[in-house]
Amino acid sequence: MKSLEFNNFLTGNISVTDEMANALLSQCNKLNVAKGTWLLRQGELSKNAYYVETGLLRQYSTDDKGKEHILQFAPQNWFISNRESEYLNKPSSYYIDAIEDSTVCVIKKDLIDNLSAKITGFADFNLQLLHKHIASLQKRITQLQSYPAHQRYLDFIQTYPDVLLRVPQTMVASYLGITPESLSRIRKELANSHRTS
Amino acid sequence: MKSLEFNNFLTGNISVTDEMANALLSQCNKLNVAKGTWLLRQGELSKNAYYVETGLLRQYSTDDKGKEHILQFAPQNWFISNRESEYLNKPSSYYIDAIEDSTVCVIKKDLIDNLSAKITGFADFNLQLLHKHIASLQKRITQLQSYPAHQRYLDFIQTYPDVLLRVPQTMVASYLGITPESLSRIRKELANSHRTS
DNA sequence: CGCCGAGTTGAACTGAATCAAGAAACGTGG
DNA sequence: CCACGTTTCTTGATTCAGTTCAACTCGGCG
Repeated sequence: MKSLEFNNFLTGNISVTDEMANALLSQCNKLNVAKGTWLLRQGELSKNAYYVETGLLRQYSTDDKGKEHILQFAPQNWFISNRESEYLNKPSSYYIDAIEDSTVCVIKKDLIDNLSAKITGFADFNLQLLHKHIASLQKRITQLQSYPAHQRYLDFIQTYPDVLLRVPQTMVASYLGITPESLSRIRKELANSHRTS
Repeated sequence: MKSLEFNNFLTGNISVTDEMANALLSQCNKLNVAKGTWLLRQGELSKNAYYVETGLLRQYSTDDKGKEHILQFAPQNWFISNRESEYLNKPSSYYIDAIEDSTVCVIKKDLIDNLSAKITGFADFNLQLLHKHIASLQKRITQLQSYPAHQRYLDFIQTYPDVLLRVPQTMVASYLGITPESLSRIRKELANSHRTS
């Protein structure tokens, strides 16, 4: 049951038993997060990770000119946290807030340590999450380096079709590293070429 | 001794004892890697991580048009591996090869597991490495999203002054996500503005 | 000496940003 | 249920950063 949900995380195939999933979800506090409220602000120290039960969160930074740049979306069954801040005790470079009204599980660092010590395989599960996380970040870097905006947009549609429908285009543009105007034109262009082909 | 070297990894402050460092470095095989030879190719399954004792390696991918895009440089005292391939058993999307003649420690997955079980704090050390890795990848994404090439270049100089001097400019450009020509112009521009100020 | 790869420079081009103005879509209160 | 303001999306004109392609320079090395 619970394990099924975990399997959705980051497009699948992390091995987790019901025991692990239940242990994690039963021993953390639920929290309701209204749309627009922050779980973490730039400059703060992060003390928790979050598992999204319902809703949609995001992690983003702001540049010199105050422009927002989205690092990650976190829909249902995803984890979101600033591990740099949480594990290396650095002030966070990122904000985490809710795009929709959401409910999350608050996962304290201790809890991970405890479960890792108690439940066989839990430490491994945690490691797999981290590896998967690294893989997805690497993919993102490679795409930003290698491909123009319209290709990154096409990949986004493939990879996160659900997110696409739930967030304003401005945020998709921010995630892709382009302006809303550019995204609008890219969409127009794609629609045209689709019509004529 | 050994711990000092580890402390250099990823600009510092990972806590590791001599016991951990010695255990790791004494129980893995040394390997000499001549300039230009691959430790991992696109499509292969990665079975090891590598710790660079001397020399300089890189991890890169190629795009549609055969252009290379460098994900990471690994000079002395750095780790380099494709964790996605190693831990999630996926064919690697990246190449790893030596930019200079190098010597590396071959770190098998089992070894990490063994040491984690045997040595107190080793699992934690490994986790810290992963968190640090994630932090550096996130920084990279944010920079690619947020800042123009000349700012990314300035940051590169600050962060990796040693690497800058040891690799051809083409590779720096590839790391930054721009063409060699563009980097050449950026450098010229910076030199000029420095002269006139 | 002549070659070769790395770096530079120039000119034309292109993808994306910017600035500004409208057009839709949406939620809220009357 | 309509009227309102607000936010989101689109469109246009212009500018700019970075690419492309081609020619050229320079330093190392056989």
